[in-house]
Amino acid sequence: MARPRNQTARRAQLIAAARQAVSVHGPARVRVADIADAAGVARGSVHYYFRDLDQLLEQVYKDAVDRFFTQRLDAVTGLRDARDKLVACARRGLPTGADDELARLLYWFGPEATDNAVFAAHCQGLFDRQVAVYSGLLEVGEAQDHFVLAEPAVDIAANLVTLEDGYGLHIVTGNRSVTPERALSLVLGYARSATGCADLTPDRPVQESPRA
Amino acid sequence: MARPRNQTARRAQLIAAARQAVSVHGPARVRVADIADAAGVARGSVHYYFRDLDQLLEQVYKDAVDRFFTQRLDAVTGLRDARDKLVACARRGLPTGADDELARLLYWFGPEATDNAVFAAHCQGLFDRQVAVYSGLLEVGEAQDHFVLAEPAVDIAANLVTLEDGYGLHIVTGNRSVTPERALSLVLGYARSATGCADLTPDRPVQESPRA
Amino acid sequence: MARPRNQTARRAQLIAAARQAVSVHGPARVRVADIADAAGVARGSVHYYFRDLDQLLEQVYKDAVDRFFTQRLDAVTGLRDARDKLVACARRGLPTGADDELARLLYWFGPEATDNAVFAAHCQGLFDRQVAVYSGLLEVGEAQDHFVLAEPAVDIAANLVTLEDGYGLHIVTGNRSVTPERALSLVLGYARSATGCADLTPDRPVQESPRA
Amino acid sequence: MARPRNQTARRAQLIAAARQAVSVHGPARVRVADIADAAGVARGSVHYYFRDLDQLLEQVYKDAVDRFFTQRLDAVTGLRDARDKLVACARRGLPTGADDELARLLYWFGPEATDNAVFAAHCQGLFDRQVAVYSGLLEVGEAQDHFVLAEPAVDIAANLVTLEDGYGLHIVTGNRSVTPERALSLVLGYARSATGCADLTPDRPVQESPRA
DNA sequence: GATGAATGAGTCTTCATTCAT
DNA sequence: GATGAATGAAGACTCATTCAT
Repeated sequence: MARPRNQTARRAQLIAAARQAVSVHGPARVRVADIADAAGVARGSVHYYFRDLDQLLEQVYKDAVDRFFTQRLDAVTGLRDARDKLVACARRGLPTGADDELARLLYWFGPEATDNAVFAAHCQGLFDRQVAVYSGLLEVGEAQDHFVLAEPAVDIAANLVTLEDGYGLHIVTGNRSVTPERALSLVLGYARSATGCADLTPDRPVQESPRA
Repeated sequence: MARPRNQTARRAQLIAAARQAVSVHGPARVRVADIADAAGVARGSVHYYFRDLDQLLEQVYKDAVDRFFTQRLDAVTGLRDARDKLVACARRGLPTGADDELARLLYWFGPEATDNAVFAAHCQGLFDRQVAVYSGLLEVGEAQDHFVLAEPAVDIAANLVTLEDGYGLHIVTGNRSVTPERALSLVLGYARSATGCADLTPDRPVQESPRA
Repeated sequence: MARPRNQTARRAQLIAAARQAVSVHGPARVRVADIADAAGVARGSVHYYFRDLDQLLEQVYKDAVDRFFTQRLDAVTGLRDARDKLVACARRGLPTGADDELARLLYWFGPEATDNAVFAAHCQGLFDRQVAVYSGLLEVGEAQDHFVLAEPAVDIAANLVTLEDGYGLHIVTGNRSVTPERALSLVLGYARSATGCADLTPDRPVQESPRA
Repeated sequence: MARPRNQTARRAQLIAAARQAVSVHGPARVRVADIADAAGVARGSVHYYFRDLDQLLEQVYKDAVDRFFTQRLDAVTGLRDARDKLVACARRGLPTGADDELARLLYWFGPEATDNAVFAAHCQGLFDRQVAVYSGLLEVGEAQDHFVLAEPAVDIAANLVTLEDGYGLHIVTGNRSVTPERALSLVLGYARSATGCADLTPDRPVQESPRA
């Protein structure tokens, strides 16, 4: 009882292992053994911390959604100029490659959301929050006189998020016609025409870990 | 080639049944029994026509990709005006709802493509072909003096396809923030700014079964 | 495999195998493997005919109750003289020994009846039916002027059934102080004093399979 | 012998907890966790005091047998009149209801006795001792000129014990046709005819805790 | 003395696949 | 051509038991 530290740490460790395993096999094919192996523990131990595989998977997805959104928020909040924000946000919203763990996870969980209200809620919530971030950022850009929005901010925001999702799906699926670089370039191409701002280019300085 | 008619018909029947079953359970969770039931045949019969489940699933995916692309091509080829083509194409590219069989199928197969080169090839091929269709259509619109392209045609085409894919994913996943109508509206919003053509609205007359 | 006539025959075969296995290990400890082995089939086959072990066990118990009651009824119905009836009935109601399959089964299922309404119903039903058989038989004896009942027929009947159950329990449990012969002798001792009929002795001629 | 007080007390506490848990789940289904929970200790602690579950269960059974026999002996030894003794003894020999902890325990252990010589020995020993008690009591009654035995004392004693066992089994199994009151009445009905003593009725004054 | 984290053997259950008919 | 009975490998889950604190 007096060992909540370990309990929590262990669970986190297992969730991390499961994240990796799911990103490889997909949630529908991942086995308890995969997760146990990835975590370096016995199979029974997985059940010591999680009632069953479904419960663990739920935690994994919840954790992944939070992680993804937090990363993206971090990328934006440290910057002042809306143009920097937008470029950083778009960069962070795209998978780094076909092996991007978090991205794979997020996309592969889609089918599960169909049957499972909890997954569905997280999934929709992520979309809505991302749209909110982009909307805010677009309005900041307008206030800074960098952007002139051709459509309502939320519409542009929805399109930006969705472009990222679409390209992300292709990247993660291994579509070789869509590289992360080209995807970013195309997303920013849309952003330029939607904001009338020609400065939205991939070569905007990247600000690593803006919080630090 | 030398396969008797019945053989071919039976296989098609099973593929259709499998398409339905997969659209419900996903490729990783669908059972042979689901497919046999949907087809109204005995379980053993599935293996009479397909070596194993994986082979059947491969056929299902291939068939689905072709089906999807053909539908979309049909929607375009019967029309003359590039604006009609684009609106029809976009409409056809979006799922009709969360229960759109073909769309569900296409998205749920994502994780499989990771491990399986055949799936991956079909998946990428579909993307490329769709981009080609949109590219052609955009150039036609330019020739017809309806469109003034803000970016290279292939870039706009890639964005249009990807927007559809992204919104399609959300629709099929049950995201209630994204209805098919709103998705179409947003895709066309992008199309308008990318083509400079204000006529690209959802109320363009739908031409049912243009081949007929 | 020589296709056993039908679904029903296979199920019966499995129930018989399960009956044997349960009589050895008890319902709480019997394993699917025990049953499959006893039936000479693969483990999976058990689940082909029964959804799960509990369902099979339920069938086993139901079958055992019917079997036991039918045996006993057969022992009685073929005879005219109530004294013969009673002695035959008592003999049939006692286990033949510690290894009496049916008897072991019936007693070992007791604990399950506690949690399971279906078991409980069968269990109580068996008691009631046995009491009814003895009651009828006692009244016949009265009509034949062989018996003079010291107590109401149903009370004597309940005591007879319960004596059998009690001795049966001891026999089956391996209590060496209670042999089947001594048990019969004691039950009949009670019967004699309750009916005032000195003719109720174990040496009454046994009539094997009266139906034949 | 050299065991410290705490050690002994802890073991007794665990046996009591196990007694309760077994009376609920049965010896074949009870889990170490059930026992630990009932005792309010950690799971590991069970094995600190008992090598394994089987050993604990053996102790539980042994303890239960002693407890049961002691209770019954207590009910008898405090009384002078054999008629009181017999009625008190019968009352104590029947479960108080379907939830009688000790009784459930004793009956549920049956199947275990089959495989386990220790259980079997305790089980048979209990029977023999009960018969001895009843035998003695019947002879006292004879000496007091209350009883005139129709059969040898040990035979009547065996029948009395067995009637109790049989009715006890039904009560504990939840047979609604057999209430504790009716069971007592029926047992005493037999006792009356076997002893020729009409005074053996359930309304004999109960003497609570005769030792006090 | 006690604990509870961790284990892994033991089981049930599912289900793709085979094959006799 | 088709079936469905039968199989057995695979995998989730349970839980007694061990052992470092």
